[in-house]
Amino acid sequence: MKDKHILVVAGPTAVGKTEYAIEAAKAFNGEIVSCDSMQLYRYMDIGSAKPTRQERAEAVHHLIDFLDPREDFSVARYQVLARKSIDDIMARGRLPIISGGTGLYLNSILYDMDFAAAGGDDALREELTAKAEKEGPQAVHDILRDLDREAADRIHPNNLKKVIRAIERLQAGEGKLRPFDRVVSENKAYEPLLVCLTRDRGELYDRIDRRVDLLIERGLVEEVQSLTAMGLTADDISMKGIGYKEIIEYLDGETTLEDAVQKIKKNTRHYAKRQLTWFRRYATINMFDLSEYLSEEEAKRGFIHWLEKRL
RNA sequence: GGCGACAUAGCCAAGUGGUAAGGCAGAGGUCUGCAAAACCUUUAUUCCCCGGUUCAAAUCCGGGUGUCGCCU
Repeated sequence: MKDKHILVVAGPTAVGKTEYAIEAAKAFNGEIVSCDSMQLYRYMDIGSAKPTRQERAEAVHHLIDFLDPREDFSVARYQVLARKSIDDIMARGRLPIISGGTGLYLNSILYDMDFAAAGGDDALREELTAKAEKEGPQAVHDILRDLDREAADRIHPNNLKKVIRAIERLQAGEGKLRPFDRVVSENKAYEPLLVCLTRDRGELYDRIDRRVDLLIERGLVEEVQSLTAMGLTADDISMKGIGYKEIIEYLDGETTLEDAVQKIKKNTRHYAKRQLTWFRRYATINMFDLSEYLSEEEAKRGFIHWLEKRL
């Protein structure tokens, strides 16, 4: 094993990342660094499909279950924490295994993304959001156009969040904004082996449906109830997670439980699709199709064997 | 059996003589501080079938088939 090697086990939600990452950790003396924007919150065990206590006993997990859901979080903080975890693991001579489905977080590990420059400006965000509501998103986009013509061409006017963030950065004095591939370079501190677990689309969607039913059985509604009892609302970032926002709607009496469940399934399918799109972009990614195996046991053996040849 | 209504994409659906809206689902994509977020693109050579009228029919007429409703 080379000293800068890290293994990345990416893939869409419900594909089985947790299990396969654990297998890899056991086979290659590894520790898992979660790359998931929801599993880092405490008290959100069911909806985020966090590894169970047993699973966590099988391999060391980092960046899971440590953050209060009332706290705000972003990639900027994730980057610092993740790199620290990875460096620690490497220093101990073990293999860091990044496992998760949050593409942007993964980028913050793989690329030299610099989040130091312009932080968030709540006042500006509110002001521009209000302006968009009154005058339409185009009005805000026009502001961006005056500041940086090329950036404005790249960002769709309807994508208000991105338009505002661009303005935020420009007003903080960042100069012209460059497209991602022209500013960011690979993080040379690591030599990543990128794997994206996939399955046949229909099979993946079936797994999603079954998992959502299972989350409900395990008590997702009660979990959300206890979170709202803690004071969490739909406005908290942590409650924007799939499964949480829909159950909050149900608890508020806006939908039936059945509709909420259908919506969770649908949103999860959409999410899985977006994740696949994201991971396909990596030039060096290896798609590993679990559907090609006749059983999960065989797939696991195949996966480990495949890794053995490359690690 | 009689009367009536309806039949448009996988689903919901607009269009009532001028060359097939829209939504959902599906598919593809974007992404440098909320990312399980936010956003974009795309999907009917044809309107149940057959015939007729017309320069022109998803639209009008006749027949057939199917579905639903009411009546007996």
